[in-house]
This record gives sequence, C-alpha cells and structure tokens, in this order.
Amino acid sequence: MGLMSFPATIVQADRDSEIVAQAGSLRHCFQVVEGCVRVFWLLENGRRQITDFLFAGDLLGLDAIPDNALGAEAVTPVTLRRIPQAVVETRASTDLRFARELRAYGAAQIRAAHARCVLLGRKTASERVAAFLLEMAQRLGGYGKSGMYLPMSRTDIADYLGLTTETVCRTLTDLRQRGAIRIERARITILDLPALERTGAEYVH
Amino acid sequence: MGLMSFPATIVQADRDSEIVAQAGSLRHCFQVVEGCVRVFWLLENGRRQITDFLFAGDLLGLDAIPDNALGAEAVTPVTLRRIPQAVVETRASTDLRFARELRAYGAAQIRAAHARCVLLGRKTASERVAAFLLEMAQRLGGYGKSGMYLPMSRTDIADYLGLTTETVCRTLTDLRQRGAIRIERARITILDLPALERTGAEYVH
DNA sequence: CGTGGGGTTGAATTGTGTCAATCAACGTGG
DNA sequence: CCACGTTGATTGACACAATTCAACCCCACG
Repeated sequence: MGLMSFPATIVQADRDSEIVAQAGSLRHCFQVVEGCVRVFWLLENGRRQITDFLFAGDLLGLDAIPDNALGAEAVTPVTLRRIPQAVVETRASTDLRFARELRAYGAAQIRAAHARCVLLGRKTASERVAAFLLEMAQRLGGYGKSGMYLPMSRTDIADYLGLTTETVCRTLTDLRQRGAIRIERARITILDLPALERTGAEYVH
Repeated sequence: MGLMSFPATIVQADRDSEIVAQAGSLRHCFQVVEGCVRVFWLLENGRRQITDFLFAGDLLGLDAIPDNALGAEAVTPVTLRRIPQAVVETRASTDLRFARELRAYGAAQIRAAHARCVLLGRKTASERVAAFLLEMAQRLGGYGKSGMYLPMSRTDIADYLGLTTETVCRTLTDLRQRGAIRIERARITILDLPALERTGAEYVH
C-alpha cells in the first residue's frame, strides 16, 4: 500500500490501551508497524464483537468511520504510523494511482467483511475456529513446523468468532485430540492442514 | 450517486433468476431501478448467507468482487441499469469528484457490513428480527400507518439474519403478540416503534 | 376446487452458553 | 529462591435458545 510514502508520526500504544483516531477535531488514520490491534464494536451489557485483528502493515481508519460505537485497542504493545485523514484525502484527490489503490483496499475489506458474515451467520463452532486458524496462519505465516504465536487471548478469539471463551477452548482441544493441531499456550502449530481445511469449509458456488 | 449520468443498458431479470455480472470477459456493475435483489454466499450442503438486499437506487458489483462464491438473484422481477466495470473504472480515474463518491460509498458498505457482523455474532433472534424490521422500515420508508411490503420470503429473511425460517416466524409472532407490529402476510406495520428500537439494541460505546 | 408452496405452530433435540471449579503460568515481594 | 496472588486457559455439569422434524394452515393459481 502506497501509504508508506506519507509523512507520519510514529506513536506507541500500550497493551490494552485505546487507539484514538480523533484527536481534537483532527481525525487520523494509522498503519500498524508492529504488534497487534483489535477493532471492535460494543453492545450494551458488555457484548463485544471484534470485527478485525490488525498486524504489521494493516491499516486502520481509512474509511471515514463515524466515531460512535467503533473502538480500536492494542492487543500487544503496538507501534503505529499516524497520518491525518486530511492528508490522505488530499492525496486521494490528486494522485489517481493512489486513489485506485484505496478503492482496491476498500473492496478487499468489503469482501473480507462478507466472508466474516458467512462465518458468523452460518458456520458451526468447529468451522469458525478452523477458519480462524487458517486465516491467522495465512496472515502470520503460521504454516510450517514452528507454528504461530497468537497474540490475542481466547476471549478475543471468541469475540471475533461470535462464540464464548469456553467454546473456543473446547473446540481447540477437540482439534488437538484429533491430531489436527498442537497447542502450547499461545503458540499453535498446524499438524494436519487438510483436516483443518476440510473443517474450515470455505465458500462454494 | 453519480452513476445516473452513465450510459447504461436497461436489463430485466425474472423472479429468482440470477443476475450475471460476468458476460464473457466483460464485467458489469448494476444499479437497481425497480424491484429487490438478494446478494448471497453459498456454503456446501446448502447453507446460504444473504449479505444484502438491494432496492431501487442501490448498487451491485462496484467493488471488483471475485466471481466465485458470490451470487445475486432477483427477489422480485427487477429492472436494472447495467454499466461495464471498465467504464466506471475509467471515470473513476479521471473524475475526482466521482472517485470520492465511490470511496464514500465503499466506506458506507464497510460500515454496514460491520454492523451486520455485530448482529450475526452477538445478537439474539429477537434483536436480529427487530433490527431487520427497523432497517427495512428505514430503507423502504416503512414507518407510517400503512406499513411496508416486504418482498422477500421468510426464508430469505432467515438467511439474512443467520436464523431459520421457523425462528423468524416465531419471533415475528411474538412481536405481534406484544403489540409491536401488525402482520398481514408480506405487509408489516410498525405499531410500537420505541419497543422495536429497545429490542433492536443498536451499538453503544 | 384441488394443489402446491410459503407461512405458522408444536414438540423434541442439540449445540452452544452459563456457571463453577480447577489448573497453569507468571510476576511480585519477602 | 520460594510462597503467594493474579490472570487467563481448560474442563465439567447443567440450562436454554435456537434448530430440527413434523403437522397444519392458508392463500394464489392452474
């Protein structure tokens, strides 16, 4: 993403601290340099839906999301590049190549969100967890013998998949007992990829 | 949306027929002129998730969605304006105002998709149905004494809300018995808006 | 006036949530 | 360096919301 060339302020965020997009009247967007961020919505009575996890390179706040309801927090200590919305807007209004990149990015976001709707609306707990592991392996480079380190808690995973912590645990245990994965705390190794893919049941048409 | 000014082919689609975005090597996007369209994903074994209903004025296929998995069908007989993707692309690459509109549209789509994730991941059946009725009332102008005509079947509604037909029915019946709505087949009238809004429980932060 | 496809209702089942107990890992301070 | 407290992960027992299976209804349509 051509966001690299933007003048940006480097900011840090502690574990579990909020990432504020609105500083005074100035809106910002961010690019994750290092660490993991969760983007979420809250409902009354404490229900939470995580709509995305962000890792190095990922973007936040490009879409002019209205302030209410949406939140972003550091899952781990995070380093971010912060860029004023207005700067991005200006660039988008002059640089056609960049504008196109932005549109492509938006389209990818929409596609991902729709895939998540399918997952949340129509998949079972096992399918959700399997799909999650596959997504994370994809994004974190977690195929391979050494597995991947998942920075987020089981609760985070549950709130991402529309489940409870307990169900996530049980499902992981089940996958382990079937020999599909190895679990060492936050490190998960995929042992039987085809089995996971069979369970993660992606779209058909 | 500035799509009105585009040269477009008017096409019709029968009830339940597919709307094909890919004619040969030419991709198209559409604007609904009249009728209702469902956009959906299929999973193996017949599970279906409807990601959106489209009504007059709404757009389809602007985002360069990869052909697989996604489908669009006419819920009612539909009239559409069909525009080649390439034309839109070209226009976006020259007309900055239009490009901006496109981005705003994309941002709105993302926001809507995220709201749907919250609904599918964290809301109860009653909350989903109430939210659905409010959304439809909003989009169809269905507040008011005469209510609104819902063109889609209960099965469609269920597949939109991640429920079963039966649950949708029961929940509607329940809302009726509480005096929140009146049901006459496909026509639904909101009698107690505050009650619905209380149930539909929107985001809090 | 049948016939058929949605819609509605009922009864039984089950996947997932809830509540609760235990465990494992880790940081802290004595 | 070790008891302790804290926090997240795991497991078990039970409850319940929503699904499944089934029957019936009702209207539209040939």
